[in-house]
Amino acid sequence: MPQENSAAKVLYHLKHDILTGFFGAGHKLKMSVLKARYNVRVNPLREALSQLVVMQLVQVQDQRGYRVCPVTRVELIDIYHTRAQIESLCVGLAIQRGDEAWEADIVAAAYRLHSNAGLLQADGDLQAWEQLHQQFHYSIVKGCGSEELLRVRLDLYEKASRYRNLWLTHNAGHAAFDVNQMEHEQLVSAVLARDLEVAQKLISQHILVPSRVLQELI
Amino acid sequence: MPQENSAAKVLYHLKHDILTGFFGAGHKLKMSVLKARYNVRVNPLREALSQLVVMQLVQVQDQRGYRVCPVTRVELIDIYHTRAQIESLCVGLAIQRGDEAWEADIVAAAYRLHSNAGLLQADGDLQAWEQLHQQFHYSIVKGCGSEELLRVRLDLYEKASRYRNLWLTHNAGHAAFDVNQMEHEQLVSAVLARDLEVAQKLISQHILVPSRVLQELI
DNA sequence: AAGTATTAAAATATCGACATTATCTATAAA
DNA sequence: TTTATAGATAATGTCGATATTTTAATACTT
Repeated sequence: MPQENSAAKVLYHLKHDILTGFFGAGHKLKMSVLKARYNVRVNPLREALSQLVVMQLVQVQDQRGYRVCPVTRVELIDIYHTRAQIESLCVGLAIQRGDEAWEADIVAAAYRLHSNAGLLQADGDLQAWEQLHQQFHYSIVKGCGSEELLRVRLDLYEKASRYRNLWLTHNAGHAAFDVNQMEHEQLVSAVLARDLEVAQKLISQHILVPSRVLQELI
Repeated sequence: MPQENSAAKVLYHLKHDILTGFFGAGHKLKMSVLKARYNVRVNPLREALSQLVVMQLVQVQDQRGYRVCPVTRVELIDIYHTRAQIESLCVGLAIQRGDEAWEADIVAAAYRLHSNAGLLQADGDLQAWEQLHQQFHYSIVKGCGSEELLRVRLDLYEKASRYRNLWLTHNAGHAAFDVNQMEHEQLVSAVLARDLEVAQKLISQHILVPSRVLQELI
């Protein structure tokens, strides 16, 4: 992190704290607490919070400060369905446009993900696995060639983080991950075979299955 | 506007000033100028600017302040193509899910738009027309029933505003609008007939045609 | 005892000021 | 004439302080 201003640093840490649940849904974000935690004064804090409001991770009420956005079953369903649509769009375009380097990246990312399946054990580093998982899916969609679409996708991915973390911890060490792993292999096959229809069906299901499990948990 | 804080007020006006081109692409946003224009001090200003950074309308450079994001041909093409995809998605879902009230709203919005075609004359109020135009298209897509998808759509619509305004002024009083109007009638027919394939093709073209014209202007 | 009014405490939003950093201008050197 | 340097000017980012508003605690009334 080279010379960034305080607001940027706070944004990074506070966002992390919200996405990982340190500040849970609905939690009141008091200036006094945040000042102490991030060791900054009130103005950089307000800048970071303002940005999180735009990202829809934080709500603001005039004269009543900020609080973490609540999580709801309705939002969960909406986000995951929308992600399924958008990811499907990305995959479709990537299959049409991807070149050989794109294919090679996918194979490499799939290999890394597969090699580190051990992270999924009950005592494993789930966040480390999720990072590899995300890199694998990104290797596929980045072939779509649209910065705008990829940004929309990233925004939704981040917005889904709080829900996804529930799923990760709930499934740690369980068989649900085996199915998940199998879906990845199928997806790679369909994508490399440029089978648009199958690939889109697979990626859509891959996203929607966890959302069904999550609906039970909220 | 009921009791909002200063940052919210500044955000509203500054965003408007950027989208309408008062502060053009690449323009340096000096604190001294902004303070005078919006009659606020520096801190609420910085909060508003921080939010515009997240919206990708403003860039920030550490210790060098803020400037309006540049407009580029690459971004123009990307935004319009992405909008075509997203809008097509919305229209598809709306056709599957829309009810009778949805149909009625579309007919009403189409009527209002058609009735006010006079706004498109060389000396007409193009922004007023654009508002009716946008309301018409929104009446269709809101049937998709997904807040998340509609938000993605809105973000892209706003990001396209600076380009769209170029198109509007360029075409004022010209025949291009006649074609545009005809496309609306065709779209309404296809949507009400629940003809998914035709409706998606039409909306996609409706968005992409202006982008081709715009590429000549940038 | 329940609800309302009053007061005290805490939190928020904004300000004016200042230290730091960047930009501009004028001058000197190549 | 161009390039480099130094000083002056201006802009940015952060702070501490304060007015205002909300929240909590307490007392009062019915």
